[in-house]
Amino acid sequence: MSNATTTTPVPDVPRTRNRRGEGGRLRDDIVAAAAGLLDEAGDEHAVTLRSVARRVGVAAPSIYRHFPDQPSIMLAVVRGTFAELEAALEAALAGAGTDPRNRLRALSDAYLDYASEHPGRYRTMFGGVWMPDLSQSALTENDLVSLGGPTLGMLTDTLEACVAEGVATSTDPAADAVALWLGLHGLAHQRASTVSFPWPGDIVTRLVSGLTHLDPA
Amino acid sequence: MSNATTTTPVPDVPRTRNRRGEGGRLRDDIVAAAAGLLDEAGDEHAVTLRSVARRVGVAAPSIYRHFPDQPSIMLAVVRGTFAELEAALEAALAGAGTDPRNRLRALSDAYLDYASEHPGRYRTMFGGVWMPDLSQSALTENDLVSLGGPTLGMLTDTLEACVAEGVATSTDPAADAVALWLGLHGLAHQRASTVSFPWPGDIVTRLVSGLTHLDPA
DNA sequence: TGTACATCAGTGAACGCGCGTTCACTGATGTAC
DNA sequence: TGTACATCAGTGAACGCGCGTTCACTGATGTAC
Repeated sequence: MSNATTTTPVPDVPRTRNRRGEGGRLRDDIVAAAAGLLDEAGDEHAVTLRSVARRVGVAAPSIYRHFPDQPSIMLAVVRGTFAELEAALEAALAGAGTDPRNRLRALSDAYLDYASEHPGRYRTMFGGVWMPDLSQSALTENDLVSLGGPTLGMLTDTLEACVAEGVATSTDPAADAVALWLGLHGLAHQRASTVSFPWPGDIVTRLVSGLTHLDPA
Repeated sequence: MSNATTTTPVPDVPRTRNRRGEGGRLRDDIVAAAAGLLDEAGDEHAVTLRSVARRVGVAAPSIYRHFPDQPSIMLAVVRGTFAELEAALEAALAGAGTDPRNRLRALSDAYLDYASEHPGRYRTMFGGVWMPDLSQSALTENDLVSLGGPTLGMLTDTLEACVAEGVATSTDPAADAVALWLGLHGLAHQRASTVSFPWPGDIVTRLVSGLTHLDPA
């Protein structure tokens, strides 16, 4: 009994190899395994090339068929997580009806929900520690900023709609959307880092209405 | 020339041993070295027991005279950094005159300044990754929350002064102080993680006045 | 004032571990003739 | 329809490294008598 891998919920079953032409599936499995490790451990140094390989059920060198090195795995996870967050926000907007005040609130709630459902990945997306040397990486600083672009865009659009319908008095929706995002990020990040804190019950309302000059409902 | 320690700005000079009874000095040097590594690397996994020992100029096992294990070093750094931040905020208030609006702004600026001067330590204080297993540690979740207590207290007091003098219309200064802290934290953290981002120039004003219902000056 | 001794601050060598990465390989599967 | 072969997906063993931690130690310094 000496092969105990301390704590891995998934039983590390050896997988059946992919058929010819379908080798690319392993790539997706690798990214999913890394994301899973991050969500469970909440700590990116639990995500090593070898721990990912173990979880996928594959020998460590097999990773190199799909990623040039270990930081590239994290990079793929981060890109995927940004896409997933974006999809969650779009889904929330799609189900939020037409009242712009509701839509803004639904967007904010969806953002916070996504962060609390995936605290490890949320911290990693914005924590920056996973970043390889920017000089060596194909990812520029601009790319990093623009990964969050769609999220900010949705906030801006929704806030503009509030202004257009006269329920918010923001005179610069783009700037106020940035401010709102900062407030949401502060809350999301702190919740993802500290389990308990005596938040005021209406903290989200406070952030949203204060930062966007929303009229009381 | 094979003893190259990749990148250590401090030349790792062997130190002269402390005199008898002054062994406690090494403890302070260890914490300072760990803080220095964190500030320079910006990344807590650069702070290992051995890298700290190298930087202090001491053999690795010497650390154990002062800390039971490696996470305890990080814990000491975090405690010290909270104290340093608190002192910086108090100094800012002391030099800010009596106008409560100025005092609130000075406090906010000092907070943001401290974070941008020590991005690595700031991220570590609030990032939570340094935390040892909470079950094994002497530090409880409550301790962690209360480390930030004085900061929040200063924000609350200063905001209450604004309300008392009629320059802010907050009806719940304690809750709004939390909201303001979240906004400041969101900005501080994001600045500590991403080098450049096209922030609106008046982002701090936007956060402070929006979240505290401050009257325009 | 001199000396034996306890204490203190710190050391050097060694350990086992998990890591990222390399190398030459294996064996199944689709394809060309 | 059968077979040789190229390609593809993945492996097993090994490497050197830095890490945290342990152990028995050394040598300077203060203290008791």
